[in-house]
Amino acid sequence: MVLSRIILGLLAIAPMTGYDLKRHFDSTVGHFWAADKAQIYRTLARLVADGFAEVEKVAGAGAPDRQEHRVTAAGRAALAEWLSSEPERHVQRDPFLARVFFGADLGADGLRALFASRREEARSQLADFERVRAETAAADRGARLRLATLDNGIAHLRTELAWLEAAEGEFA
Amino acid sequence: MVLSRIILGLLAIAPMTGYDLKRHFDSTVGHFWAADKAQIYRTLARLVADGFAEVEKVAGAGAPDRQEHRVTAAGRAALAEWLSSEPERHVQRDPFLARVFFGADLGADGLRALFASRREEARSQLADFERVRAETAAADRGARLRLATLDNGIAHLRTELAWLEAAEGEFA
DNA sequence: TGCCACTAGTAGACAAGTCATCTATGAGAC
DNA sequence: GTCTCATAGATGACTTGTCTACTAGTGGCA
Repeated sequence: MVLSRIILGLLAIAPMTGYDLKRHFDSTVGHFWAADKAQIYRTLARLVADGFAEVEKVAGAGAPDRQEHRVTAAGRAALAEWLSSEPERHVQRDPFLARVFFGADLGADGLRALFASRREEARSQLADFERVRAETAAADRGARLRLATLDNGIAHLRTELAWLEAAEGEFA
Repeated sequence: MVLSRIILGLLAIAPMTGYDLKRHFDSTVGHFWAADKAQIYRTLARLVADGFAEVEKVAGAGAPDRQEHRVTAAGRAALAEWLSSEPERHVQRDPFLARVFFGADLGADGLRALFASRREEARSQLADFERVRAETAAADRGARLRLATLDNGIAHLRTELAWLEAAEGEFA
């Protein structure tokens, strides 16, 4: 559901192919909702089947044909309905914490390695967020809201890094 | 994979029934890895099929029979192997942020409601974390590590609440 | 006596997500 | 000239996760 509505929302900003969507996810929305290629294509197919999106085959000049998807009126209505519906509960699902939970079985070395890998991950994510944030213009209200979601990510990553340092000091 | 290893890890602390596991998840591990009842039972069945756990039927004195699951040696080995393997990547999947991303379509009122519901959710989660944290004794290294995962949750919730206030001030 | 909540487990359908592999084409590298 | 990379799209098999609805016993309460 959420993925299909995100895709609908992105298509409402601009018509796109599955391939475009994948790139878009990886560079922006993917920070809080990743999407697999296979799933994007399947979801697009279902959106079309449900009448929420239309396809337009654009003959590629040499390159493979593009299938541009655009939202229909019904799609916009579905998006609006979802946006105003009760938000889904956010379920944390963090494999790193799952490992820390059993960290005692891991020994000091294992924990150190675990913390180190997470720290690297968080650092590179933080750099990525900050780069994207710097590149994004606060043109209108929509863009400022999207910037806010990036700020949220940045705040959480900083928190995470601070916690990691404290935890490493204590346990590794 | 992660769920099955978490279950293995919990069973390694103490033998349990599926029902016990469900309660355990909801009150502790569930903060960073929720589990559905149906899934717990299925995963337990697979662990048994794979030889990683054993079942012992305990005739309930009046009450329904319990199926106590305990880890086998192979299970402990599988757990150790998982713990020392490359950690899974942490994929954020936050429906709230997905909604904020399209917040411009939502209007100020919709955004206000969205932020308010998240704030309530975060507040009650924070209270829950702090309660559990206060109730948990820092008996040994394992317990201190589990406390650390709670501290991580608390830190993130505080960050979230601060961000929410800032974002609400700006947009709603 | 009937109803409800709790404990304990099971079944089935379905939605969502992952992983690997496949077909094409064009551009540029070697 | 072949090879790799990026573009564009798709499928099959599989695992995970969610939702609903059961069976069945115990104890409390009104």
